[in-house]
Formats: sequence, structure tokens, C-alpha cells
Amino acid sequence: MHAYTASRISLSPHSAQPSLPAAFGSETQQPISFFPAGSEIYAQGERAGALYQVEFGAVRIYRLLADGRRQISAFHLAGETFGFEADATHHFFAEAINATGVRTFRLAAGADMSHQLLPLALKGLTRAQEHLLVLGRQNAIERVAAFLVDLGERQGGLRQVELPMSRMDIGDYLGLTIETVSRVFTRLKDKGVIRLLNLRSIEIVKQDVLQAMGE
Amino acid sequence: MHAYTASRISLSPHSAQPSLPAAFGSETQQPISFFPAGSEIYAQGERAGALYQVEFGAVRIYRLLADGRRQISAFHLAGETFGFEADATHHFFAEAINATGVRTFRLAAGADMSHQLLPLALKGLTRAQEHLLVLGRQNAIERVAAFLVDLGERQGGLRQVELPMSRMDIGDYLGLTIETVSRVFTRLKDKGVIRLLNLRSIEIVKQDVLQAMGE
DNA sequence: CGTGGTGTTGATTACTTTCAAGATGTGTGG
DNA sequence: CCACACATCTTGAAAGTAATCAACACCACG
Repeated sequence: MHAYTASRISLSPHSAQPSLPAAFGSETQQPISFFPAGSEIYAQGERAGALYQVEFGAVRIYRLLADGRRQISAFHLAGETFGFEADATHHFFAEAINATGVRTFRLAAGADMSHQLLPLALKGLTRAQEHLLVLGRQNAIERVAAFLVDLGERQGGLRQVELPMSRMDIGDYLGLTIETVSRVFTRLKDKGVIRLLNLRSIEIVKQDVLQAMGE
Repeated sequence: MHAYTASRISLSPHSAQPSLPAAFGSETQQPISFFPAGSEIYAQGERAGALYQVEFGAVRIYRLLADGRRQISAFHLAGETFGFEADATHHFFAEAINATGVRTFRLAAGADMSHQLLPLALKGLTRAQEHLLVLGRQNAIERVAAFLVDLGERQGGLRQVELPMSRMDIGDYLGLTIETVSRVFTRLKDKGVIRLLNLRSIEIVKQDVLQAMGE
């Protein structure tokens, strides 16, 4: 059993000046915060009350078991939003994977954001439920295939896919160990389905085959 | 690999007259429908547009892989609500596990239910993400323990817990085979943690031990 | 150009699945 | 109300997949 120990960097992010209101108009302000790689955005148990939109970089949302086992429930890439909770408390941890810029939308106490939040929550719910199918019923190679296809689609469907996260992050997202993730990458490479350009980027050579494996 | 083949009962439910408006007031009507055991409430790909509240009985929400592998993402017991989707299409199947009464809230096209739906969606999201931790990082005995604790809490925290669903349903919810579920039940019984009163009800003898195993 | 962290590969172990058989339970018809 | 029959559940043995343990390679950084 491998255990995850968070490197407690948690530098306080230095904020830049607020930017354009964008999609959300009625909140108090939308400053951009910069988080260095590995730094904490919020922790389980902390008081919630803001939305976060990734400007650049990547974020992992995760939960820990008492003995340190970690499950990443979601990665959020540029443009994606996270941070909403069912009650006033964060139920998960959020960390910057790499140097990351995050736009913070602090929710005004009285303001009603239901209209904006509901679609995001429902999208997240659907994604989480689909991920349940992967973790509950797919084997290692199917999990990695589904992951790469998903990541590729979210990056615009190009052949080349960037992996902003480590093998450990991938493992903790897919419910696998880093060794298994590594072995599956090698197997996919040997089959000619993908090419490993470098540690953090792969090229999907046989999109159809990869797609078929992940479903 | 075991595969799930749905028994295509799908009797059209015979509706009773609408009941009290309850929590939702602005919809067109709230008839109660009766679904016999195993019948379909809605299917993946169908047009969505209603909320469902379980009056009695139990419902399973699931998804299938192409080869028949099934993942149940949630069970819904009396009082619980399900059926909302991110877009106009159902992404999952919903079936009555036993004879089940469901109150249907057809969402009027123009009506805005954001306020009522958002808390439900967020609750569901949190539950799904917590279930990801179970499927991704816990072993068989931990999964079953977490399941029994959860079910016990949802049934009022009594020592005796009713299992409205079969071993296959439990397996497909926990990402295990029916044999493994059965073996874990036996192990928990042998350890004196639970008692198997009959196939569909167990007694939690050592609540603290069971709780500790599932987290 | 070292050095620590990250990733890969190999050997072994452990857990869950698969395959198989038998037991138990439930529902139906006599 | 009992007996049979089918479905569900349990238990056992063997096989398979991923985890663990261990060593080495690679890469990025100072």
C-alpha cells in the first residue's frame, strides 16, 4: 500500500489585480492568484465560499484516507471551474499541480448564483459518475486509455496530449500504482497506439484503437 | 468478467392521482408511479426533464460498458431524489430494485428550479466523489464496510440494516463480484462485526469496528 | 557535472476474479 | 400447506491482474 504525503509548501499566493468580469458578473471581485507547483489552494475542512477558475496550469482535487492513500477525483485544466461545495465546508483538497493561475470568484453572502452554478455542478456530477464506471469496472489498460482520450478531448482533440501531472497523480486518479501506470504506457507504446514524446507529453497514434480500449 | 443483462420487464407504470406539492411547488403535477421490481424508470439516451422522488422501495442508477459490465453509481431509498441531468438527455439508467413508488416532478419548460436543484446536485456530487475514493483506493472488506455504514446511516442509524438489493447489485455498486461480496459478508460475520439475519438484512454488532474498517 | 526526485523495469506476492459445485431461499402450482 | 423448481447465494480451487518490493535509468535542477 502506497501512501501520499503532501509536501506542505502552501505559500500564500500573491494576487494580481482583478480582471474582466467574464461569465460571473455579480460577485465582489475576481482577482487572479498564482500558486506555485504543489501548493495548496484549499484544504478539506476549510470554510468554502468561492469559485475558482483555472487561468493557466492545472489543479488536482483529492481526498485522503487516514493512512495516506489518496484518490484524486478530478483534474482541472485551463478554463475549468471548481470549488463549489454542498455546504459551507470544503470536503476535498485542491492543489496546484504546476505553476497555476486561478481566478477567484468570492461568492457574496446574499447573492444567488444558482443559475451559474447548477450547470457546473451537474456537469461535475456526470463526470464523477462516469469516472465511477472507470474505477469500478475497467482494468488498468482501459483506465489509462479512457484517461488519455478524455485528456486529449479536453485539450482540443489534437494528436499530441500534454500530461501536466506526474505518474503518481495519474495513478491516484485512476486507482492504480505508479508502476502499473508506467507499465501500461509502455504496453501502449509497444502496441504502437501511442508514442511517448517525453515524460509529460504523448502522441496518440491510433486514436480509434485507444478510444475503443477505453469504453 | 461477468456481464449484466437487464431483464426487460419495463411495464408501463400505472399512475395514481397527484399528491401534495411537498418541497416542489411550481411544477405541473406530481403523480405517483408504481414500478414493479426490475422495471425501468428511464434509460440512457432518453430525453430527460423530470425529477423523481422515491416514495417507497429502492432505485438503482447505473451505466453499462459495451460488453455488459455494469457500474451502479447510486442507490436511492425512500425520500431521496434523482433524475436531474446536465443536459436534456439521460446519461444513466434508472431501475426499480423492488416494487417502488416514485413521485414524478415534471419540470415545466420555462420554470426555474435552480434553487431546489442546486443543493441536490451538489449533494450528489459530493457523494459520487466520496464513492470514487472507495472504488479507487479501498479493498473489498473496506468497500463493504463503508457501504454498510452508509446504508445504516441512511436508514436512521439503527443496528439492523435492510439490504433492498441483491448481492449482484452490491457488487456492481462496489466494483466487486458477487462472490467477493459474499465472502466479505462471511468474513465480517466470522469476525463478529455483523450478523446475517437473513439474505436481505444484517445486524451491525460492532458499529465502531465496521466504521473504522470503512475509512 | 553531480544529486535528488521521478520514472521504468523485473521478480515476487497478494488479492480478487473466474470457474465450478453445492446450499439456501423464494415463489408457484398441485 | 407442502413440494418442486428456479433463482440467488455461498463456498472451494485455480487463475489472473495489479500491488509490492527492489534495482536501475533518466531527467531536471543547482
